[in-house]
Amino acid sequence: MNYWLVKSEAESYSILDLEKEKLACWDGVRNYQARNYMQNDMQINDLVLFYHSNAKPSAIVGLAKVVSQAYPDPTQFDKDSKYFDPKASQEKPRWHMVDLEFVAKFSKVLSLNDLRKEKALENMPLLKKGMRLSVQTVKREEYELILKLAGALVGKEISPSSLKHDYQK
DNA sequence: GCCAACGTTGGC
DNA sequence: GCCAACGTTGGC
Repeated sequence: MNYWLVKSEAESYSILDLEKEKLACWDGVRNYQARNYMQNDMQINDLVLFYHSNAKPSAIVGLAKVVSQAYPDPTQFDKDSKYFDPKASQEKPRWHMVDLEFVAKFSKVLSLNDLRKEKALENMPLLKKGMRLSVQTVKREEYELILKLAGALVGKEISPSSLKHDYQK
């Protein structure tokens, strides 16, 4: 069981969008390390902190869950997508993604300022200067402290089994 | 909107 | 394989 943090610009895809849609294909990741995390290390049921970047304030705002293995991101084959990658092919896909399911919103969002106050979180990649990786690892202790700081979880009851997808190929 | 930091590309 | 140039990210 691993813990993760994913970034999303609140304007393009927020925790509210995820709450509404229940499930998101985490497509468009075009960074090798982020891809490798998804492809090699993410497991079904891993928990994922959801972070809004370029937000006011930028903050960890909720929780999601990994509900699929990594599989090829179809946007890399789509000429009309902004994520199109001419060097990718169906036989040799370059980019993979996972599906994330909404778990909960935090009753208290945790801004970068809030997070920086916590000595125990100072080694989180998120707080390192110049860290732009959009999929990051989170230590268990960090995750637990963050949940504690976040207070109650809102919407936690939502996890219908009807959303389970089967992506075996 | 600025700009520092970073990742990727491509010429050599 | 180096590294300059470029594009992008994301806090401020």
